[in-house]
Amino acid sequence: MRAAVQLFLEQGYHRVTLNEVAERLNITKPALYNYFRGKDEILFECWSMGAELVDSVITEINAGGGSGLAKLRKLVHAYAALMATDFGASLVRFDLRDLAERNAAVARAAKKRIDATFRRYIAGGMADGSIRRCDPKLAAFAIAGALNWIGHWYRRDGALSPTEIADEFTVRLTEGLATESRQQMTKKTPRAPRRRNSGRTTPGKKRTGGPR
Amino acid sequence: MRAAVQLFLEQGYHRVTLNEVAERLNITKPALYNYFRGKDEILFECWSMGAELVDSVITEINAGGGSGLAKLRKLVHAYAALMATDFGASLVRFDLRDLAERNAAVARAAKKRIDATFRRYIAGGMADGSIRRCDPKLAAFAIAGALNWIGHWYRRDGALSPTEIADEFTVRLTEGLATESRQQMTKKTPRAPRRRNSGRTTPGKKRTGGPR
DNA sequence: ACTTTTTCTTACCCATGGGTAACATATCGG
DNA sequence: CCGATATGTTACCCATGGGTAAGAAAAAGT
Repeated sequence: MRAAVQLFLEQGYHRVTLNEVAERLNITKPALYNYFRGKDEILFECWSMGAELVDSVITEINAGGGSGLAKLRKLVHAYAALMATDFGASLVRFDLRDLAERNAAVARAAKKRIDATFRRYIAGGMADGSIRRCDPKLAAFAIAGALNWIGHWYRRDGALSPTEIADEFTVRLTEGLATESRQQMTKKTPRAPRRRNSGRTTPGKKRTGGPR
Repeated sequence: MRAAVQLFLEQGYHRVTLNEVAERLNITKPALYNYFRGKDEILFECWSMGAELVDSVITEINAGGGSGLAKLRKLVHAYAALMATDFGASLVRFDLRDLAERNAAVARAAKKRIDATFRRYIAGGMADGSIRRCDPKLAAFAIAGALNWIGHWYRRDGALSPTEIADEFTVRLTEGLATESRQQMTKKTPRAPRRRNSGRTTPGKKRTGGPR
């Protein structure tokens, strides 16, 4: 999956052949079919990996406390950093229409959950007074849009480090929403908590979704 | 091109066959080759159409006056509205890697010009005092990202009208940057000036880029 | 050691779809 | 009215690449 996601990102799903994926692993195409039912399932598993990363971030933030604004900032920070990883970028660079309908439905649901989380934090912040009145739907779209776009322009060899991006975006995307002015915003940007891989690495799983 | 851009957007470039495009025009595939050199050139012309729309917006804003912030707001407003059109969305939904290298280079240059414009307005605003100190590069990325993302989520049959989106985004994306507080921000959002098609409609043009 | 299962290979199949050849029919300038 | 040009059509070509069949080679279980 690491080999596949790299190729998919750098060349685009449709231009990558299974032979190329196999070659990079020093095996041959049919060997791949021991692990995946088809090309589109590889794509789905890569996408899914990214989604799990986001989900674990959200779970962690939900577990902690803080105002709506604080939670939103944590989410923005972690999400921005995620967009600078392969599996994170796959979340926004892959076309869900390339998936089998069954998997596409799963992906749509995951997307919806993420979007709902942004809106919930914003609405929550408006309720607890940490965020100024605004339309949560459009505000979430604006923030998520800016974040998702990172997955399109970020280059590992570029001038900006993931941390710089995450730090700056955390400020830039929320300063317009905060009720209080902007004095201490930079004082204690919550350090991204050490990566807890949330358990599963799932090395030996296979045969993902029901009958094909 | 209208037929093609619609199909490309709704199904994705690789899933659209030239037969489908032709069928929608009540002609047959080979007839298309009277107007385009190949599938990828149709894609390029659609993309290009969107780029021209942006360029004409920029030209118009440059011609007018106003602070850096004012120009930025005009750009955000017009760009947001553009993202809700087919040719506008094609600007961010199409994969430039599907283009012939020659055309891809043109597209990359156009993208760069647009990005530079965002940065210039922001830097200009910092110089004339209308925009607070910040990193123009990252600020431009954040704003352009939020705007570009519109092209991915906007639905003609959705709850939000292009005007609502444009109005709201103009506020949301610039309120964090403004030096002055936010009182009269909503007073005179400059109405998007009547569409000046900037001349060329180029109905009979063919054979776009040099030798294939 | 031997079976059984997992992993992998070589050799194919074949639908798809971009692109072309050769030829027909409008359309138009003069 | 007629040659030239633009516009279409039918019939084909063929590279590509996902996917499968049949059977080796490793690994693992006992």
